[in-house]
Amino acid sequence: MNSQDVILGLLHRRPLTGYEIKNTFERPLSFFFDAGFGTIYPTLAKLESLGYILKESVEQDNRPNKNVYAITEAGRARFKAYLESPMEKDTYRSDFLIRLFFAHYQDRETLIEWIREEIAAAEAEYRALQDGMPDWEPQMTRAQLLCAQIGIASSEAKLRVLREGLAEIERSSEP
Amino acid sequence: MNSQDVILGLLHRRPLTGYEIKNTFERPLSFFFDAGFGTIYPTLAKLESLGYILKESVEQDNRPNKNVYAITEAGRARFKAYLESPMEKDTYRSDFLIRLFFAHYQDRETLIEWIREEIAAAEAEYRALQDGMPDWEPQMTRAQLLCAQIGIASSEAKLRVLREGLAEIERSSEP
DNA sequence: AAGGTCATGTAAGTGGTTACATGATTCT
DNA sequence: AGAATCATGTAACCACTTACATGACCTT
Repeated sequence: MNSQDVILGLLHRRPLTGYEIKNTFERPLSFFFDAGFGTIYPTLAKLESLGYILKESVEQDNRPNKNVYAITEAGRARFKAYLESPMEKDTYRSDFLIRLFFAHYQDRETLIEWIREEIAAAEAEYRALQDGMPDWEPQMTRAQLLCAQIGIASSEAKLRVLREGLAEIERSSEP
Repeated sequence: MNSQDVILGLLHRRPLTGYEIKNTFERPLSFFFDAGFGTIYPTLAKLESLGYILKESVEQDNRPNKNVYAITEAGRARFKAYLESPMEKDTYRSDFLIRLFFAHYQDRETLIEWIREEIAAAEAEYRALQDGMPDWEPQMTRAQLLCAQIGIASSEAKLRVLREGLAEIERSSEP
């Protein structure tokens, strides 16, 4: 799974510009995949050179011209091949957890700050997901709903453990 | 946060060979960070060239010679600088969630198979964490315990949602 | 006047994966 | 006899990030 596959998936529904693809990544897809312009534009160029998508230049008034990309039959086949390939295992990369792992080389205050920061980040994500749900839900498939529910449930679980852990650390060895 | 930082963190406790570092990544650290030999050896070479670690060749009987790497003062300073740098936000990369997002381009049987696979993977991880805990717990710091608890709680939450979702999908549109 | 939106791209670099290459010893 | 353990490394490649470069229009 890589940006090529995901972009091909997005173009399945309708032709899009690089800029629109970037916006699609904002919400709610961004919770489990993201890409910047520095990835999107080179990837579109590559997909075009491979014959998976076709570029159409569209002139606009009062706006910069845009390149709209549409998926080809070869592109659909490529995407299907991805869906049929063996599933890759999930990876969770967390600077926070690595810091926790080595926290005994730092002072207690820093540890507490890290946990507070992580709680704030998890709360923000949790709220963004919950607040967005009413907007997205009507147009989401059942499987997409599952995606969102997994995100929400994981955030909840993480927050619960983090809050308990923080309370315990704050209680202990305090004057 | 990258392999350099993590390896420097591991060498804080005692000098290690590349092979030992790889083993350390197995359990329990591997749940939130992993690296293969193709990353470890070049990283060790780089860290040495930067003066953060020192190599000592040790001859062994009946075994290949090994290179034991010890952290230097500059290495400790480097690691401290990492711990004091701004915390990076977590990234969760999931082929499974991407597939769920595009599941409507596949048939129902495949969707069910994906979910079953993901449940099996999450169960395996959950069990590995739970089974390992009694062994690791005595030598773990409180912060490391928190790491493990977050992993366990997230797996639980994910499993719960996945099982409910699977049941619902199996119920619906079934003969 | 400042900041946001629409719009596209390149260049250089980082960081990591995969496959290859070797080989003795010990356990089952 | 075969698999696992101990042990180290390189080369080619891939994917992605960051910074740079440009510029008009619209909203506050």
